[in-house]
Amino acid sequence: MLTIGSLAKKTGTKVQTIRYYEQIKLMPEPGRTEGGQRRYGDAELDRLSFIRHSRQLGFSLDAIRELLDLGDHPNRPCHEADAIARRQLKQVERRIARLEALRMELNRMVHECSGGRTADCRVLEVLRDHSACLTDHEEIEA
Amino acid sequence: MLTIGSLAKKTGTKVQTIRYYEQIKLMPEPGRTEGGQRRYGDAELDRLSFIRHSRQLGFSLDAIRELLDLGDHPNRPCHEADAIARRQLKQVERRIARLEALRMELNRMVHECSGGRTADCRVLEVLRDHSACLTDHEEIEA
DNA sequence: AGTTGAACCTCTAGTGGCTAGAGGATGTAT
DNA sequence: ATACATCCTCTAGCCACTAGAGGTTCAACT
Repeated sequence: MLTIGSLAKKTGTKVQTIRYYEQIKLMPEPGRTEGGQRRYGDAELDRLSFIRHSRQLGFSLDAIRELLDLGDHPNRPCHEADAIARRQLKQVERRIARLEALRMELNRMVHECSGGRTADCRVLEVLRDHSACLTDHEEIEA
Repeated sequence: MLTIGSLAKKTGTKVQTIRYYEQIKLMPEPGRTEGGQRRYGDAELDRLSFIRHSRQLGFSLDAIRELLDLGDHPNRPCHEADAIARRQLKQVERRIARLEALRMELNRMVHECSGGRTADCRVLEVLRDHSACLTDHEEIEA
């Protein structure tokens, strides 16, 4: 039986985060001691590890909820889990593409700066005038 | 003189966002009509464009505040603006590196899925077991 | 001058995914 | 019995907005 603190340590989660996951019903309500402290077993450890790892791979808590549901039905076909992962992959790829464009723009900006007065600063100039940019970078989201 | 709506349209900002920027003192309090409606001039248009463009390049509102301050002192040396931009570039590069690792992991996951039952789903298996991963991907932040 | 209706106003609350802190109770080791 | 680390609940805060309620103003048209 694990206290919330040792569960936190084992999974690399903060204590408050575990309580937060319980509050939003991503983690089940665990057993309690007579004094009211939470005690966890292996099932909870596995579930939290799954959640943490999914978070590290960038899945949203909603997506994780779906994935956990799917894991509870071992006989259903797995294309749903597959679809969620593919969706996540697409999103990651979109973000990378967008950040690459930003990287180029920032790089150019920084290298064109000659280090004079702010009045002539290339960095500020580019920020002032979008048309000095090579790429579009419309949406924010990154 | 521009209404808040036309300023919004010209800069690609939402009306509420402009009011929010005013509230956090990123935008100045504009003049008002007798009836109390906001009216904007060219200075505000320029300032908001600068803000929007900086946001598109991923700068935080705090960084933008600094950049705006710097722009107001044309005779100061520009290495501060330069440093802010370099910081931003570094952050973008870190995010790209992290997302690249995620991309590889997700790609592997998705391609190893054979489309059977969820019990044998490679996607769920990888999520369950971090040691099946090639990379570390410790922090979340992405 | 009166009427319509789009755009404006303020204020409050919600989003995601936590994080921090107050103020007090419990559990364990000595 | 005592110390004190860890636990408890509850509230509020973070970033950068976004949405909606409920009411007012502006500009155009008749």
